[in-house]
Amino acid sequence: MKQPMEPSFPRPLATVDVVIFTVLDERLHVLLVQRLDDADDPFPGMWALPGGFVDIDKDRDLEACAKRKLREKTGVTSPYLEQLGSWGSTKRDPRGWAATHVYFALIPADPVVLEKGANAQDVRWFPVTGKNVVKKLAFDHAMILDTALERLRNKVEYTSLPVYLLPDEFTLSDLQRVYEIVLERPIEKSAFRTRVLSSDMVEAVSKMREGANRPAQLYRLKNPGSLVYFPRTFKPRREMD
Amino acid sequence: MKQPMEPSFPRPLATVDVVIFTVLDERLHVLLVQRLDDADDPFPGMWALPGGFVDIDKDRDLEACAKRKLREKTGVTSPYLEQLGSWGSTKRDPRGWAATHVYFALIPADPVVLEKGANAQDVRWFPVTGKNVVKKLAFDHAMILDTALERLRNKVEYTSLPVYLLPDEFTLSDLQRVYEIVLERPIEKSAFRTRVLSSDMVEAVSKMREGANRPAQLYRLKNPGSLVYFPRTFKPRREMD
DNA sequence: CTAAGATAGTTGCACAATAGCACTAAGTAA
DNA sequence: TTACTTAGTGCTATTGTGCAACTATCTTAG
Repeated sequence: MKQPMEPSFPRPLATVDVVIFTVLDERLHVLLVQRLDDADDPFPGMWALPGGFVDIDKDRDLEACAKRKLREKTGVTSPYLEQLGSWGSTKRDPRGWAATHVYFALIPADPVVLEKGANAQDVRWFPVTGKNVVKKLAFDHAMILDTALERLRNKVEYTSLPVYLLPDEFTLSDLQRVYEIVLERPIEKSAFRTRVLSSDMVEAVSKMREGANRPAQLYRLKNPGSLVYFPRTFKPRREMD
Repeated sequence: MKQPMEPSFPRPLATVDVVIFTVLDERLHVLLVQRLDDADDPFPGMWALPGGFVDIDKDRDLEACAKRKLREKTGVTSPYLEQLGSWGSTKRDPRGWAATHVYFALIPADPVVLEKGANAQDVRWFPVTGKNVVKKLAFDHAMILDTALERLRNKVEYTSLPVYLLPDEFTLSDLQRVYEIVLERPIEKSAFRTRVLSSDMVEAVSKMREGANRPAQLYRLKNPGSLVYFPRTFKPRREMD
């Protein structure tokens, strides 16, 4: 009943996919690529999460593989990157037993220029509202995207995650707006400011943001790359499930 | 610079490992197996997390594979099972590029009889205190176990996770004790009871637990298998990192 | 020069939830 | 009946929040 420990045992396919989020035009967007029409790959012409096979020559480890795929599509080299999970089964890929390691990334919209690369027909940002994005995605990517959205929205309730959707320097109003965009509900200004400032996650920059109205204080992250956990969610009476 | 989409692309090894926790003698324990001495497998004689190659004939999906491995060692068929993450790199297995999908399971200590199976020399519960368990584990399992412990302790702060370390029926004192064992610190009784009861996660059973002292009310889970998220951690001023 | 409009940021109060600690309740055993 | 042990409750100070009004600082129109 036991399996042999030989490495020659038949191996599943191994891929890495990345769910890349950004905020564009006051809305959350996710990056999708359109698969080639004429290839004899599965799901031709359909939209999918960016990703592909692990390259055992090029990729030191899974995270490096995810970073490479992100860089190839967006040029971004230092995103917020976190593992979302892995999905493997005999049915999710018509070519056979396949397992994908999924990461999710947050990047600021600013400097991004999309590149479709050789394997894709098109690359595009898709707005995300409520639950659905595109009805049908290749493989089980629609389900994976749902899971990523759930994780994002859930984690935003009690962490500093959304800073990674903004450029290095930002105002507290900017930050609050991103929280509201992701959570799709307004947040109390006073409570928000108290929480963010008392969490010690940001420090003031000497500059102020110019504009048509009163200039706002600019802040930046104290520990770039790290996550701050708030002691509670924004709306205590709301279920966190 | 792009990878070919052919499924014949060289594939990494794919394994599944399970971090199995239980409470024994008022202490948290983890299940480890000792690898065969005489095999020409890597890390002979060393202790490791239970796991092994994905069997593309036997295992419908990754979770089924994890459940199978848990069942083979402990006989337990309905544990709390959650994905911990995946680790893959060119260095973690001397046989080549290997990726492991790791799950973590919580089971009640009661009915468990360990079975070492054909691939192991020994199976045993190891107490977990502070950080380290056994100095050296096979592969990168020591690091994986650390991550599992961190996740467990972190999640216990604000969820109902520890119920899955208890039998179906338990008292609130039992439950509090498990929290204290995992977190390695005392918890305020009154606050604890209020939180658990107001979260609506348990329902009273008509029986009472007999004993030398005042009998305690027995409770059971309202929605077995589910997790309840509390609105905040047990100690608000403590960092959750 | 002044007033209007907009965004930034603060203050005060009522309310809800919890930590901390002391207290009561219900059993056993001498 | 008293001592002991574990189960369970009550009270209060503190803390964070929702809410809403208030002040501050800029630009632009007239």
